[in-house]
Amino acid sequence: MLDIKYIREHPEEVKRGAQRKRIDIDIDHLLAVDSNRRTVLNEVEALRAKKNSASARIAGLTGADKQNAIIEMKETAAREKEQSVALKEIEEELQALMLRVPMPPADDIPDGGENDYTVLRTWGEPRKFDFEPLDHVELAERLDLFDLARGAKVAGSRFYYLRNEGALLHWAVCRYAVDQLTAKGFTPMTVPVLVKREAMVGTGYFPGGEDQAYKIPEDELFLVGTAEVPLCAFHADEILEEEELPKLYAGYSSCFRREAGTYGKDTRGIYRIHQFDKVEQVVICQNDVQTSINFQEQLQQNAEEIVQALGLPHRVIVGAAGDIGQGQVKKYDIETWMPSRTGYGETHSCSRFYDFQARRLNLRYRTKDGEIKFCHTLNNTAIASPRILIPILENYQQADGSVVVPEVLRPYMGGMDVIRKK
RNA sequence: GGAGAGAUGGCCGAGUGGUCGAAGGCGCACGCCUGGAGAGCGUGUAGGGUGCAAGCCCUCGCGAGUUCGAAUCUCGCUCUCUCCGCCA
Repeated sequence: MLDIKYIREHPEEVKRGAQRKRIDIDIDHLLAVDSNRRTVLNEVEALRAKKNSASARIAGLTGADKQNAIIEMKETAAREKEQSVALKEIEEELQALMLRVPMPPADDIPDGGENDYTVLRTWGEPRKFDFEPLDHVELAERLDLFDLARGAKVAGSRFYYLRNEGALLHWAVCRYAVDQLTAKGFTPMTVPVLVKREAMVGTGYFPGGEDQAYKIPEDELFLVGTAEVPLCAFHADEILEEEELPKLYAGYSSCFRREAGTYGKDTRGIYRIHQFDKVEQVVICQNDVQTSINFQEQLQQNAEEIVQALGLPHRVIVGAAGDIGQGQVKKYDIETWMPSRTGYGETHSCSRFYDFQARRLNLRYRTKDGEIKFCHTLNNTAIASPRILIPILENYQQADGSVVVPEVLRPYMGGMDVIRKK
């Protein structure tokens, strides 16, 4: 959410930001509703002030004077009530509009849509095979690492079981990522994966993303698509002290995504699935643009270090304005080389939001001078698995169908160095 | 799932229809005092909206209602605690 004052004072900038993000929103209408709200608010407040002073007077009156004052008061009370109802309706309309206004994207990101990203840097060389490489599905079948058919039988398409070294590898990458972050001062956390609507709205997924989230109507809860949601909402409605910032959280959670509208896309293997596990980095910091920028670089570096330690070729791209989320200012993705795609596939996503989420979450802090401000929030993937198993299996495969375990994962695999057919 | 108790400011806690955004205490901050510290004394100490400002308005878990007037009365909901049942 943006500051309504900012929208009043910089309407053109906000409109331009929405255009770059390709989000259709009528800012002039919003400002008209805002202006109307203030007019009606003034009337309501004047009536309430009248009511309050009359009420104090009545308390000191007796007999006929009191009765007359009460009769007069009745009329004021009725008018106040009527106007209050009107005010409430206007405020609800305004709030609904405010939730739709996008954060203007950074100036230094490209315009355009999904395919208009810029490549920032590339690390590693795609591996050249001197044999016919298998894709992760074939590798996993031979080594008995996944069971996709039974996943579909039990839960439907885009579900799976991990087995044997497949399961172990999955836990190994997750645990490796947690340990790397913990060493950097992040607090390891598990989180609720079912959350209330407010957490989804607070982080900016709702309104708009309802069709991508699993819902539990009976309990009015939603399955999260990322630990970002419960981690950012962790301090919702709180006022933190500046001294305790930044908050660095490493959240581990299962993630659930309906993937509505992707029928027929990425149907092979475990690339696009409804449920996966992810270690997520979340930062809650001071309300300062440069601080946010610095943390985004830091989160990005943390992720790149992990992918590099795993020895996986990858590149970093900057998402174009029309492709990034409503609340995001700037987004980096890491795309990791996946031989079966003969291309790079997204494995990480790093965003900064300034105070967009914090305003929705009512997440604030008290500065050393006693001023109360909204925090800034950022997040980035540390590892998302099993998707990351695709490049690991495919890049580390050998001619005999076995797969070498990346060195950094071996301590988490009981020292195993190669996954072989049983 | 069943029965009961409760929800007030950073914390404890008073307040059962009017002058209560709220006594008192603790904590915290500042000042006085002191060689210094402590004790003691004094002052201050929620968030939000609106306005140039003075001020005005809102908030006593949340929502609705009764009333001229609600922290106080009524209804619904949420959460916490105790007991029973069930369970990893």
